Amino acid sequence: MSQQTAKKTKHNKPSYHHGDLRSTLLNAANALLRETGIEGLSLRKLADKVGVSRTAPYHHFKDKNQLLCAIAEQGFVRWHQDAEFIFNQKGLLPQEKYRQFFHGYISYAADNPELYDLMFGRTIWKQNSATEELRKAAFPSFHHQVEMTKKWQAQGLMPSGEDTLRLSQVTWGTMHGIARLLIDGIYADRSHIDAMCDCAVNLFTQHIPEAED
Amino acid sequence: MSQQTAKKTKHNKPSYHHGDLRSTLLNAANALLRETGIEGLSLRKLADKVGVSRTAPYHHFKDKNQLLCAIAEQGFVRWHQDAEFIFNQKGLLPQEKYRQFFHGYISYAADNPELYDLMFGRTIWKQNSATEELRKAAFPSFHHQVEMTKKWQAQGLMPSGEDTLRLSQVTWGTMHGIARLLIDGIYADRSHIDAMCDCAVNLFTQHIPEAED
DNA sequence: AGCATATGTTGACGCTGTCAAGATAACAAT
DNA sequence: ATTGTTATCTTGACAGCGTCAACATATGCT
Repeated sequence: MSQQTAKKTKHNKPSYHHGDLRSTLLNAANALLRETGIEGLSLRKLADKVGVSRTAPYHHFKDKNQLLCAIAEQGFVRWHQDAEFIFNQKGLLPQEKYRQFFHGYISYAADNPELYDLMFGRTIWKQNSATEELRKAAFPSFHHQVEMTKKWQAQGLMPSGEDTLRLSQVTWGTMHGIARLLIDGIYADRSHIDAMCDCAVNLFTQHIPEAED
Repeated sequence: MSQQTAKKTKHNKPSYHHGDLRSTLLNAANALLRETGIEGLSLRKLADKVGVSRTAPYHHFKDKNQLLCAIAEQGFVRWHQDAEFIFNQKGLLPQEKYRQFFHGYISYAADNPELYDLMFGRTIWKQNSATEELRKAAFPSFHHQVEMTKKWQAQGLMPSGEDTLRLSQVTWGTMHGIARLLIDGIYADRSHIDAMCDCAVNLFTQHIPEAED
Protein backbone atom coordinates (compact mmCIF):
# COMPACT_ATOMS: atom_id res chain seq x y z
CA MET A 1 0.00 0.00 0.00
CA SER A 2 2.55 2.56 1.10
CA GLN A 3 4.00 4.55 -1.75
CA GLN A 4 7.59 5.66 -1.62
CA THR A 5 7.91 9.26 -2.60
CA ALA A 6 11.08 9.95 -0.64
CA LYS A 7 14.07 11.25 -2.49
CA LYS A 8 16.61 8.71 -3.68
CA THR A 9 20.33 8.65 -3.24
CA LYS A 10 22.62 8.36 -6.26
CA HIS A 11 22.44 4.60 -5.83
CA ASN A 12 18.64 4.79 -6.02
CA LYS A 13 18.10 3.76 -2.45
CA PRO A 14 15.49 5.72 -0.56
CA SER A 15 17.25 8.03 1.84
CA TYR A 16 16.41 8.09 5.51
CA HIS A 17 15.32 11.70 5.30
CA HIS A 18 12.52 12.59 3.00
CA GLY A 19 13.73 16.03 2.09
CA ASP A 20 10.43 17.74 1.40
CA LEU A 21 7.98 16.05 3.71
CA ARG A 22 5.99 19.08 4.81
CA SER A 23 4.80 20.10 1.38
CA THR A 24 4.44 16.48 0.31
CA LEU A 25 2.16 15.94 3.30
CA LEU A 26 0.13 19.01 2.46
CA ASN A 27 -0.37 17.88 -1.11
CA ALA A 28 -1.30 14.36 -0.13
CA ALA A 29 -3.58 15.68 2.59
CA ASN A 30 -5.39 17.85 0.07
CA ALA A 31 -5.92 14.86 -2.16
CA LEU A 32 -7.01 12.65 0.71
CA LEU A 33 -9.34 15.35 1.94
CA ARG A 34 -10.96 15.61 -1.44
CA GLU A 35 -11.37 11.85 -1.70
CA THR A 36 -12.46 10.87 1.75
CA GLY A 37 -13.52 14.06 3.51
CA ILE A 38 -12.44 15.33 6.88
CA GLU A 39 -13.76 12.28 8.67
CA GLY A 40 -11.71 9.96 6.49
CA LEU A 41 -8.52 11.97 6.76
CA SER A 42 -6.33 10.28 9.34
CA LEU A 43 -2.72 11.04 10.02
CA ARG A 44 -1.88 7.36 9.79
CA LYS A 45 -3.40 6.92 6.35
CA LEU A 46 -1.72 10.12 5.26
CA ALA A 47 1.68 8.99 6.49
CA ASP A 48 1.21 5.64 4.82
CA LYS A 49 0.23 7.30 1.57
CA VAL A 50 3.45 9.28 1.37
CA GLY A 51 5.49 6.28 2.50
CA VAL A 52 6.58 7.46 5.89
CA SER A 53 6.06 6.22 9.43
CA ARG A 54 2.97 7.28 11.36
CA THR A 55 4.67 9.78 13.62
CA ALA A 56 6.88 11.43 11.04
CA PRO A 57 4.30 14.18 10.35
CA TYR A 58 4.63 15.31 13.96
CA HIS A 59 8.00 16.84 13.13
CA HIS A 60 6.28 19.19 10.70
CA PHE A 61 2.92 19.76 12.37
CA LYS A 62 2.44 19.93 16.11
CA ASP A 63 -0.74 17.90 15.87
CA LYS A 64 -3.56 17.06 13.51
CA ASN A 65 -5.19 20.41 14.09
CA GLN A 66 -2.15 22.27 12.82
CA LEU A 67 -2.17 20.22 9.66
CA LEU A 68 -5.84 20.97 9.10
CA CYS A 69 -5.21 24.66 9.69
CA ALA A 70 -2.41 24.64 7.13
CA ILE A 71 -4.71 23.05 4.54
CA ALA A 72 -7.46 25.56 5.27
CA GLU A 73 -4.93 28.36 4.97
CA GLN A 74 -4.11 27.27 1.44
CA GLY A 75 -7.82 27.21 0.73
CA PHE A 76 -8.18 30.85 1.73
CA VAL A 77 -5.23 31.86 -0.41
CA ARG A 78 -6.69 30.16 -3.44
CA TRP A 79 -10.12 31.66 -2.86
CA HIS A 80 -8.53 35.08 -2.59
CA GLN A 81 -7.01 34.61 -6.01
CA ASP A 82 -10.36 33.62 -7.48
CA ALA A 83 -12.10 36.58 -5.88
CA GLU A 84 -9.46 39.05 -6.95
CA PHE A 85 -9.75 37.87 -10.52
CA ILE A 86 -13.44 38.61 -10.42
CA PHE A 87 -13.06 42.00 -8.81
CA ASN A 88 -10.28 43.07 -11.16
CA GLN A 89 -12.36 42.60 -14.28
CA LYS A 90 -12.87 45.81 -16.23
CA GLY A 91 -15.93 47.02 -18.04
CA LEU A 92 -18.52 45.23 -15.93
CA LEU A 93 -21.66 46.75 -14.50
CA PRO A 94 -21.64 46.65 -10.69
CA GLN A 95 -24.59 44.30 -10.50
CA GLU A 96 -22.95 41.94 -12.96
CA LYS A 97 -19.76 41.97 -10.96
CA TYR A 98 -21.65 41.23 -7.77
CA ARG A 99 -23.49 38.45 -9.53
CA GLN A 100 -20.23 36.89 -10.61
CA PHE A 101 -18.83 37.23 -7.11
CA PHE A 102 -21.84 35.46 -5.64
CA HIS A 103 -21.71 32.65 -8.18
CA GLY A 104 -17.94 32.41 -7.80
CA TYR A 105 -18.24 31.95 -4.06
CA ILE A 106 -20.76 29.15 -4.36
CA SER A 107 -18.81 27.53 -7.16
CA TYR A 108 -15.65 27.50 -5.09
CA ALA A 109 -17.51 25.79 -2.29
CA ALA A 110 -19.19 23.32 -4.65
CA ASP A 111 -15.91 22.48 -6.39
CA ASN A 112 -14.03 22.02 -3.12
CA PRO A 113 -16.68 20.84 -0.69
CA GLU A 114 -14.40 19.19 1.84
CA LEU A 115 -11.96 22.06 1.73
CA TYR A 116 -14.75 24.56 2.24
CA ASP A 117 -15.98 22.52 5.18
CA LEU A 118 -12.52 22.75 6.67
CA MET A 119 -12.17 26.48 6.00
CA PHE A 120 -15.49 27.44 7.55
CA GLY A 121 -16.42 24.42 9.62
CA ARG A 122 -16.61 23.92 13.33
CA THR A 123 -13.71 21.48 13.32
CA ILE A 124 -11.37 24.42 13.35
CA TRP A 125 -13.34 27.41 14.56
CA LYS A 126 -15.61 26.01 17.22
CA GLN A 127 -13.00 25.34 19.88
CA ASN A 128 -10.80 28.27 18.94
CA SER A 129 -8.14 26.01 17.55
CA ALA A 130 -7.28 28.14 14.53
CA THR A 131 -3.60 28.95 14.24
CA GLU A 132 -2.44 32.53 13.96
CA GLU A 133 -1.38 31.97 10.35
CA LEU A 134 -4.83 30.72 9.46
CA ARG A 135 -6.49 33.71 11.09
CA LYS A 136 -4.24 36.03 9.15
CA ALA A 137 -5.23 34.29 5.92
CA ALA A 138 -8.94 34.13 6.70
CA PHE A 139 -9.70 37.54 8.13
CA PRO A 140 -9.03 39.61 4.99
CA SER A 141 -11.67 37.56 3.25
CA PHE A 142 -14.46 39.02 5.37
CA HIS A 143 -12.83 42.41 5.66
CA HIS A 144 -12.77 42.69 1.89
CA GLN A 145 -16.45 41.84 1.73
CA VAL A 146 -17.23 44.65 4.16
CA GLU A 147 -15.23 47.10 2.08
CA MET A 148 -16.99 46.04 -1.09
CA THR A 149 -20.37 46.28 0.61
CA LYS A 150 -19.61 49.83 1.61
CA LYS A 151 -18.75 50.61 -1.99
CA TRP A 152 -21.85 48.89 -3.32
CA GLN A 153 -24.00 50.90 -0.97
CA ALA A 154 -22.36 54.13 -2.12
CA GLN A 155 -22.97 53.14 -5.73
CA GLY A 156 -26.62 52.58 -5.01
CA LEU A 157 -26.40 48.88 -5.81
CA MET A 158 -27.26 47.90 -2.27
CA PRO A 159 -29.62 49.67 0.15
CA SER A 160 -27.75 52.49 1.83
CA GLY A 161 -30.14 52.55 4.76
CA GLU A 162 -28.75 49.38 6.29
CA ASP A 163 -25.72 49.28 8.52
CA THR A 164 -22.76 48.20 6.40
CA LEU A 165 -21.46 45.59 8.82
CA ARG A 166 -24.88 43.99 9.29
CA LEU A 167 -25.49 43.99 5.58
CA SER A 168 -22.15 42.32 4.96
CA GLN A 169 -22.93 39.70 7.55
CA VAL A 170 -26.31 38.95 6.06
CA THR A 171 -25.10 38.73 2.46
CA TRP A 172 -22.13 36.62 3.44
CA GLY A 173 -24.39 34.55 5.67
CA THR A 174 -26.62 33.88 2.69
CA MET A 175 -23.72 32.73 0.55
CA HIS A 176 -22.42 30.61 3.39
CA GLY A 177 -25.84 29.11 4.04
CA ILE A 178 -26.43 28.17 0.43
CA ALA A 179 -22.92 26.76 0.19
CA ARG A 180 -23.43 24.67 3.30
CA LEU A 181 -26.83 23.36 2.32
CA LEU A 182 -25.20 22.27 -0.90
CA ILE A 183 -22.03 20.66 0.35
CA ASP A 184 -23.64 19.07 3.37
CA GLY A 185 -25.95 17.16 1.08
CA ILE A 186 -29.18 18.82 2.16
CA TYR A 187 -29.77 20.17 -1.31
CA ALA A 188 -28.79 17.18 -3.36
CA ASP A 189 -29.47 18.96 -6.61
CA ARG A 190 -26.72 21.23 -7.83
CA SER A 191 -28.65 22.11 -10.95
CA HIS A 192 -30.77 24.63 -9.04
CA ILE A 193 -27.87 26.56 -7.67
CA ASP A 194 -27.50 29.08 -10.42
CA ALA A 195 -31.15 30.00 -10.14
CA MET A 196 -30.82 30.29 -6.35
CA CYS A 197 -27.83 32.57 -6.68
CA ASP A 198 -29.64 34.79 -9.17
CA CYS A 199 -32.63 34.95 -6.87
CA ALA A 200 -30.46 36.03 -3.95
CA VAL A 201 -28.68 38.64 -6.03
CA ASN A 202 -32.03 40.02 -7.12
CA LEU A 203 -33.11 40.36 -3.51
CA PHE A 204 -29.94 42.09 -2.39
CA THR A 205 -29.42 44.52 -5.26
CA GLN A 206 -31.41 47.17 -6.98
CA HIS A 207 -30.95 48.24 -10.57
CA ILE A 208 -28.85 51.34 -11.02
CA PRO A 209 -28.25 53.37 -14.15
CA GLU A 210 -25.39 51.94 -16.13
CA ALA A 211 -22.04 52.82 -14.65
CA GLU A 212 -18.97 50.70 -15.04
CA ASP A 213 -17.20 49.68 -11.94
CA MET B 1 -18.29 7.27 37.65
CA SER B 2 -21.06 5.13 36.32
CA GLN B 3 -24.48 6.08 37.59
CA GLN B 4 -27.07 3.46 38.17
CA THR B 5 -30.41 4.55 36.79
CA ALA B 6 -31.74 1.06 36.23
CA LYS B 7 -34.96 0.07 37.86
CA LYS B 8 -34.73 -1.66 41.19
CA THR B 9 -36.37 -4.82 42.35
CA LYS B 10 -38.48 -4.84 45.50
CA HIS B 11 -35.33 -5.71 47.40
CA ASN B 12 -33.68 -2.60 45.99
CA LYS B 13 -31.16 -4.50 43.96
CA PRO B 14 -30.61 -3.23 40.45
CA SER B 15 -32.29 -5.57 38.04
CA TYR B 16 -30.45 -7.16 35.20
CA HIS B 17 -32.77 -5.54 32.70
CA HIS B 18 -33.00 -1.81 32.68
CA GLY B 19 -36.62 -1.52 31.70
CA ASP B 20 -36.58 1.80 29.90
CA LEU B 21 -33.15 1.97 28.39
CA ARG B 22 -34.04 3.45 25.03
CA SER B 23 -35.57 6.65 26.30
CA THR B 24 -33.04 6.86 29.11
CA LEU B 25 -30.31 6.71 26.51
CA LEU B 26 -31.96 9.40 24.42
CA ASN B 27 -32.26 11.74 27.38
CA ALA B 28 -28.70 11.17 28.50
CA ALA B 29 -27.49 11.55 24.93
CA ASN B 30 -29.24 14.90 24.65
CA ALA B 31 -27.56 16.08 27.82
CA LEU B 32 -24.18 14.76 26.76
CA LEU B 33 -24.60 16.33 23.35
CA ARG B 34 -25.31 19.70 24.90
CA GLU B 35 -22.33 19.44 27.23
CA THR B 36 -19.65 18.00 25.01
CA GLY B 37 -20.85 18.39 21.44
CA ILE B 38 -21.06 15.77 18.76
CA GLU B 39 -17.35 15.11 18.86
CA GLY B 40 -17.47 14.39 22.57
CA LEU B 41 -20.51 12.15 22.40
CA SER B 42 -19.30 8.56 22.49
CA LEU B 43 -21.43 5.51 22.97
CA ARG B 44 -19.14 4.27 25.70
CA LYS B 45 -19.37 7.45 27.74
CA LEU B 46 -23.10 7.42 27.21
CA ALA B 47 -23.46 3.83 28.35
CA ASP B 48 -21.31 4.54 31.38
CA LYS B 49 -23.38 7.59 32.23
CA VAL B 50 -26.59 5.61 32.41
CA GLY B 51 -24.84 2.76 34.22
CA VAL B 52 -24.97 0.10 31.57
CA SER B 53 -22.35 -1.86 29.67
CA ARG B 54 -20.85 -0.49 26.50
CA THR B 55 -22.74 -2.69 24.09
CA ALA B 56 -26.15 -2.46 25.72
CA PRO B 57 -27.21 0.48 23.53
CA TYR B 58 -26.81 -1.73 20.47
CA HIS B 59 -29.99 -3.54 21.40
CA HIS B 60 -31.92 -0.30 20.98
CA PHE B 61 -30.00 1.42 18.18
CA LYS B 62 -28.41 -0.43 15.31
CA ASP B 63 -25.35 1.76 15.49
CA LYS B 64 -24.23 5.21 16.56
CA ASN B 65 -25.75 6.76 13.47
CA GLN B 66 -29.21 5.54 14.38
CA LEU B 67 -28.88 7.05 17.82
CA LEU B 68 -27.83 10.38 16.32
CA CYS B 69 -30.76 10.26 13.90
CA ALA B 70 -33.16 9.65 16.78
CA ILE B 71 -31.80 12.67 18.65
CA ALA B 72 -32.07 14.84 15.56
CA GLU B 73 -35.61 13.62 15.05
CA GLN B 74 -36.59 14.91 18.48
CA GLY B 75 -34.93 18.19 17.57
CA PHE B 76 -37.17 18.58 14.54
CA VAL B 77 -40.28 17.78 16.53
CA ARG B 78 -39.42 20.41 19.11
CA TRP B 79 -38.61 23.02 16.47
CA HIS B 80 -41.95 22.31 14.84
CA GLN B 81 -43.69 23.09 18.10
CA ASP B 82 -41.84 26.38 18.43
CA ALA B 83 -42.60 27.33 14.84
CA GLU B 84 -46.25 26.44 15.12
CA PHE B 85 -46.60 28.56 18.20
CA ILE B 86 -45.27 31.52 16.25
CA PHE B 87 -47.47 30.92 13.23
CA ASN B 88 -50.60 30.41 15.30
CA GLN B 89 -50.40 33.79 16.94
CA LYS B 90 -53.37 35.98 16.16
CA GLY B 91 -53.47 39.69 15.52
CA LEU B 92 -49.97 40.08 14.14
CA LEU B 93 -49.02 41.94 11.00
CA PRO B 94 -47.47 39.61 8.41
CA GLN B 95 -44.11 41.32 8.54
CA GLU B 96 -44.07 41.06 12.33
CA LYS B 97 -44.90 37.39 12.14
CA TYR B 98 -42.13 36.79 9.65
CA ARG B 99 -39.75 38.73 11.83
CA GLN B 100 -40.60 36.53 14.79
CA PHE B 101 -40.20 33.42 12.69
CA PHE B 102 -36.76 34.51 11.57
CA HIS B 103 -35.65 35.39 15.08
CA GLY B 104 -37.19 32.20 16.43
CA TYR B 105 -35.24 30.08 13.99
CA ILE B 106 -31.93 31.67 14.90
CA SER B 107 -32.76 31.51 18.59
CA TYR B 108 -33.52 27.83 18.40
CA ALA B 109 -30.16 27.24 16.77
CA ALA B 110 -28.36 29.46 19.23
CA ASP B 111 -30.03 27.84 22.24
CA ASN B 112 -29.35 24.31 20.98
CA PRO B 113 -26.16 24.66 18.99
CA GLU B 114 -25.05 21.06 19.11
CA LEU B 115 -28.52 19.79 18.38
CA TYR B 116 -28.84 22.14 15.42
CA ASP B 117 -25.49 20.91 14.17
CA LEU B 118 -26.81 17.40 14.33
CA MET B 119 -30.13 18.24 12.66
CA PHE B 120 -28.60 20.06 9.72
CA GLY B 121 -25.00 18.95 9.73
CA ARG B 122 -23.07 16.74 7.41
CA THR B 123 -22.63 14.05 10.01
CA ILE B 124 -26.06 12.77 9.13
CA TRP B 125 -26.89 14.13 5.71
CA LYS B 126 -23.63 14.02 3.84
CA GLN B 127 -23.38 10.28 3.40
CA ASN B 128 -27.09 9.71 3.15
CA SER B 129 -27.24 8.05 6.50
CA ALA B 130 -30.50 9.64 7.65
CA THR B 131 -33.07 7.11 8.76
CA GLU B 132 -36.52 7.08 7.23
CA GLU B 133 -38.05 8.33 10.48
CA LEU B 134 -35.71 11.30 10.53
CA ARG B 135 -36.54 12.18 6.95
CA LYS B 136 -40.21 12.07 7.76
CA ALA B 137 -39.67 14.44 10.66
CA ALA B 138 -37.38 16.80 8.79
CA PHE B 139 -39.06 17.21 5.44
CA PRO B 140 -42.23 19.00 6.63
CA SER B 141 -40.00 21.70 8.06
CA PHE B 142 -38.91 22.83 4.64
CA HIS B 143 -42.21 22.08 3.01
CA HIS B 144 -43.93 24.36 5.48
CA GLN B 145 -41.51 27.14 4.68
CA VAL B 146 -42.33 26.83 0.98
CA GLU B 147 -46.06 27.03 1.72
CA MET B 148 -45.58 30.09 3.87
CA THR B 149 -43.40 31.73 1.25
CA LYS B 150 -46.15 31.24 -1.30
CA LYS B 151 -48.58 32.91 1.07
CA TRP B 152 -46.22 35.76 1.83
CA GLN B 153 -45.77 36.40 -1.85
CA ALA B 154 -49.54 36.47 -2.36
CA GLN B 155 -49.88 38.92 0.52
CA GLY B 156 -47.32 41.20 -1.07
CA LEU B 157 -44.89 40.77 1.80
CA MET B 158 -42.32 39.13 -0.40
CA PRO B 159 -41.57 39.84 -4.05
CA SER B 160 -44.02 37.93 -6.21
CA GLY B 161 -41.72 38.04 -9.22
CA GLU B 162 -39.40 35.41 -7.82
CA ASP B 163 -39.97 31.68 -8.13
CA THR B 164 -41.44 30.47 -4.86
CA LEU B 165 -39.13 27.50 -4.47
CA ARG B 166 -36.01 29.55 -5.17
CA LEU B 167 -37.16 32.25 -2.81
CA SER B 168 -37.75 29.70 -0.07
CA GLN B 169 -34.34 28.24 -0.60
CA VAL B 170 -32.65 31.61 -0.42
CA THR B 171 -34.48 32.80 2.68
CA TRP B 172 -33.94 29.50 4.43
CA GLY B 173 -30.35 29.50 3.24
CA THR B 174 -29.89 32.88 4.87
CA MET B 175 -31.30 31.70 8.18
CA HIS B 176 -29.19 28.56 7.99
CA GLY B 177 -26.07 30.53 7.11
CA ILE B 178 -26.47 32.97 9.96
CA ALA B 179 -27.21 30.11 12.35
CA ARG B 180 -24.14 28.22 11.25
CA LEU B 181 -21.80 31.19 11.39
CA LEU B 182 -23.05 31.68 14.90
CA ILE B 183 -22.91 28.17 16.27
CA ASP B 184 -19.68 27.25 14.49
CA GLY B 185 -17.92 30.06 16.31
CA ILE B 186 -17.20 32.21 13.28
CA TYR B 187 -19.31 35.03 14.67
CA ALA B 188 -18.27 34.87 18.27
CA ASP B 189 -20.57 37.70 19.21
CA ARG B 190 -24.16 36.76 19.78
CA SER B 191 -25.11 40.30 20.67
CA HIS B 192 -25.23 41.24 17.00
CA ILE B 193 -27.59 38.59 15.80
CA ASP B 194 -30.79 40.46 16.53
CA ALA B 195 -29.59 43.32 14.38
CA MET B 196 -28.52 40.85 11.68
CA CYS B 197 -31.91 39.18 11.68
CA ASP B 198 -33.69 42.51 11.39
CA CYS B 199 -31.43 43.48 8.54
CA ALA B 200 -32.21 40.26 6.69
CA VAL B 201 -35.93 40.65 7.26
CA ASN B 202 -35.75 44.18 5.88
CA LEU B 203 -34.05 42.90 2.74
CA PHE B 204 -36.55 40.11 2.15
CA THR B 205 -39.80 41.90 2.89
CA GLN B 206 -41.53 45.01 1.72
CA HIS B 207 -43.99 47.05 3.74
CA ILE B 208 -47.60 46.29 3.03
CA PRO B 209 -50.69 48.11 4.22
CA GLU B 210 -51.78 46.82 7.58
CA ALA B 211 -53.62 43.55 7.32
CA GLU B 212 -53.70 41.00 10.05
CA ASP B 213 -52.55 37.54 9.24
C1' DA C 1 36.19 15.18 13.91
C1' DG C 2 32.82 16.09 16.94
C1' DC C 3 28.58 17.68 18.52
C1' DA C 4 23.90 19.81 18.23
C1' DT C 5 19.85 19.68 15.72
C1' DA C 6 16.50 18.17 12.48
C1' DT C 7 14.14 14.45 10.98
C1' DG C 8 12.92 9.76 10.80
C1' DT C 9 11.65 5.12 13.34
C1' DT C 10 9.15 1.58 16.53
C1' DG C 11 6.57 0.74 20.83
C1' DA C 12 2.97 1.79 23.74
C1' DC C 13 -1.33 3.90 25.75
C1' DG C 14 -6.05 5.07 25.99
C1' DC C 15 -9.80 6.17 23.38
C1' DT C 16 -13.26 4.89 19.84
C1' DG C 17 -17.20 1.86 17.26
C1' DT C 18 -18.68 -2.62 16.81
C1' DC C 19 -18.85 -7.75 16.37
C1' DA C 20 -19.17 -12.52 18.66
C1' DA C 21 -20.44 -15.37 22.28
C1' DG C 22 -22.42 -16.16 26.55
C1' DA C 23 -25.61 -14.82 30.72
C1' DT C 24 -30.04 -13.49 32.45
C1' DA C 25 -34.72 -12.18 32.58
C1' DA C 26 -39.32 -11.78 30.54
C1' DC C 27 -42.92 -13.88 28.17
C1' DA C 28 -45.86 -17.14 25.59
C1' DA C 29 -47.43 -21.79 25.08
C1' DT C 30 -48.10 -26.08 26.88
C1' DA D 1 -45.68 -25.07 36.77
C1' DT D 2 -42.41 -26.23 33.09
C1' DT D 3 -40.50 -25.40 28.80
C1' DG D 4 -38.82 -22.97 24.91
C1' DT D 5 -38.35 -18.46 22.53
C1' DT D 6 -37.04 -14.06 22.51
C1' DA D 7 -35.44 -9.60 24.28
C1' DT D 8 -32.01 -7.64 26.78
C1' DC D 9 -27.58 -7.11 28.99
C1' DT D 10 -22.76 -8.82 29.83
C1' DT D 11 -17.62 -9.54 28.92
C1' DG D 12 -13.98 -10.34 25.46
C1' DA D 13 -11.88 -9.05 21.41
C1' DC D 14 -10.35 -6.40 17.27
C1' DA D 15 -8.93 -2.71 14.30
C1' DG D 16 -8.45 2.15 13.79
C1' DC D 17 -7.45 6.53 15.74
C1' DG D 18 -4.17 10.60 17.84
C1' DT D 19 -0.21 11.12 20.29
C1' DC D 20 3.66 10.59 23.70
C1' DA D 21 8.33 8.48 24.83
C1' DA D 22 12.46 6.54 23.46
C1' DC D 23 15.63 5.58 20.07
C1' DA D 24 18.04 5.90 15.16
C1' DT D 25 20.04 8.44 11.52
C1' DA D 26 21.26 12.14 8.67
C1' DT D 27 22.52 17.10 8.21
C1' DG D 28 25.09 21.02 9.25
C1' DC D 29 27.94 24.08 12.18
C1' DT D 30 32.37 24.75 14.79
